[in-house]
Amino acid sequence: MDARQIQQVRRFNRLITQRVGALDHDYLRRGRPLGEARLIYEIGTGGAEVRALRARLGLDSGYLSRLLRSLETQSLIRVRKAPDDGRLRRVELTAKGRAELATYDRLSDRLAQSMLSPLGAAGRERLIAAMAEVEHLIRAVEVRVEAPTGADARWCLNQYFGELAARFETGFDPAKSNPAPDAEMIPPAGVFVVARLDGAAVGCGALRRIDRTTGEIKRMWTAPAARGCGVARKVLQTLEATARSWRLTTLRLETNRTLAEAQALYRGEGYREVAAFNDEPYAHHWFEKRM
Amino acid sequence: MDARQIQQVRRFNRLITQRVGALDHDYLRRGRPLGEARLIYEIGTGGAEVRALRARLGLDSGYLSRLLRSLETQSLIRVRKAPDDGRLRRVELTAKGRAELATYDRLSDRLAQSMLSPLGAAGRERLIAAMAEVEHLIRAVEVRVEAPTGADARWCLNQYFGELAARFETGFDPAKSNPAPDAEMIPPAGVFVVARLDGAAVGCGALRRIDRTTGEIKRMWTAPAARGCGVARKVLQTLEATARSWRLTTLRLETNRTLAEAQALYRGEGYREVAAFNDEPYAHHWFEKRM
DNA sequence: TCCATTCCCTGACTTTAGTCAGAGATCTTG
DNA sequence: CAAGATCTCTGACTAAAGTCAGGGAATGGA
Repeated sequence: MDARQIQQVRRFNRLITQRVGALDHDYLRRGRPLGEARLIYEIGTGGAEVRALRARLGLDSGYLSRLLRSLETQSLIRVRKAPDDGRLRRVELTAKGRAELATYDRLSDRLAQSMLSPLGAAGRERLIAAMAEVEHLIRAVEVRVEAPTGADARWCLNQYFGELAARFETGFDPAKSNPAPDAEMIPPAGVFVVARLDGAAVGCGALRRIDRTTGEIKRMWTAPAARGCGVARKVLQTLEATARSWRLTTLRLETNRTLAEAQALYRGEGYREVAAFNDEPYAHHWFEKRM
Repeated sequence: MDARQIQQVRRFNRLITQRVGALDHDYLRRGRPLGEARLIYEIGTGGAEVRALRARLGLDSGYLSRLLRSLETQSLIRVRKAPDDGRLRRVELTAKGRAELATYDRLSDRLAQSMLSPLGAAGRERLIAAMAEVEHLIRAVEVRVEAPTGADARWCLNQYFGELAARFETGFDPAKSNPAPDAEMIPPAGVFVVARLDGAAVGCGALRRIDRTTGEIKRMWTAPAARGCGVARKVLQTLEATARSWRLTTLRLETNRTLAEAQALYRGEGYREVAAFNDEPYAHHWFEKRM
């Protein structure tokens, strides 16, 4: 990561907060406190539950309650008990509230148009292509420890095995491979992590303890649609952080020769190829990293 | 400008304000009110005058004064009379203030790093290339009416004539071309506009009244470094807005065959080629647009 | 020299934003 | 059904952000 790259990213960040951040502050508020405006936006046409709003906007319960009361007296929203749970409250926009939301929509459109309009047809295509690229590359990947038995974890593992079967020259039969039962991916024997993009699972990975100082990386997988934006690297970094906290000094992993991207990732992150340390039948390359 | 493009731009804007806007709010503040933090950032190592700060940050005079007083009691800044004008005050960071600024710098770096670090070498290059592209295409071009006799206007016009001389197959001698004296580019006879990027002049254009309903576009020029990001289009749109406010219904212009980009711009903005309406010796194409 | 203007400051506000400690309903679990 | 947990609301705060109306010093032009 050289200084030129960092400078470019910083210049970009500065420009964008000025150009686009203006939206939040001037466009979106429209004479209304920003908090209320954001709230209307977050409630949306479909309505929402108060607790969900609190979580999404990260607001204090009392504060949110007061904001809702204010919108209610402006008759922009209607608050009712949730049908299934009497403690929860459901918020919905009134017709007036929906009109307000539509205005925000138009203003967002106008900002977008003001960015496109000075450009010619070719420039516009270049702009949206570049934006899509930036978007793809900086999407916030969240990596969290989860149980390997969870629904999303299972889904990732199934995808993973499916992909191995498709890509290995010999196909892939889990029964013939060295086993890694769930118990070995649950603390304290190991961990399993799931990577998410906007809430949807897009990758996974596991760390398994071998002995007091050695761990093994397993089950590294990224959904095809999310490749190239750092999901696997982030999963690996998360597993390594866990390994460090466990005071492991050596990490090992093995991989098949058809998984070229994986090998590039491992080498890039400081893994060096070593002699085979196990008899995994589907492995062609064995790697190790000293922490 | 189709809906898909607008959607992409809006998605991008939303994502970016979340990812990057976090900077302003969490990174930059560091236990200090955001207003003070921004102020330190804006003063910078070079110092600044109070009036300039007020203009740049758009703050109320009383509010800014109080912020400055607060930073002064924290001994982060020093305020003195400006040497040349006793009414103005000059603000400078103390050593402690500069240390604080350096911290913000490091935090900005860290944010940039956090965007780059999950990517591999190739991904990083792609990200900064895409960011540079977006940056180039959405830079805020400001177009303002200025006197054609101003220093920047003169500079633009010289560049313009220089470029004509270099590009026309026959060279260019202003004396042989139809004249457009300064007086005809000053209201009410006409207007002259200068386009600026970050304050620096990067283009110009003029509108001249022919009769009660007809105007003529002249002196359209964009600095080579700023081409492709909509400077000329914005200049043209500004001149057209003026023409409309003057109730002109027809706009004319002529151009040389070597200026292909210009012709593409005119056609794209709704100008149609017409028969020669004057005897400009350097012109090959004559255009007209009904408003 | 006088007078309008510019610039910065002070005092006296208001509005937003956000926090914290309960209270009162409602649900879940043993 | 009792006990504990969850959810929303109210009251009582504080801090930050921003506005408005002058006032005094310095300047520039008539």
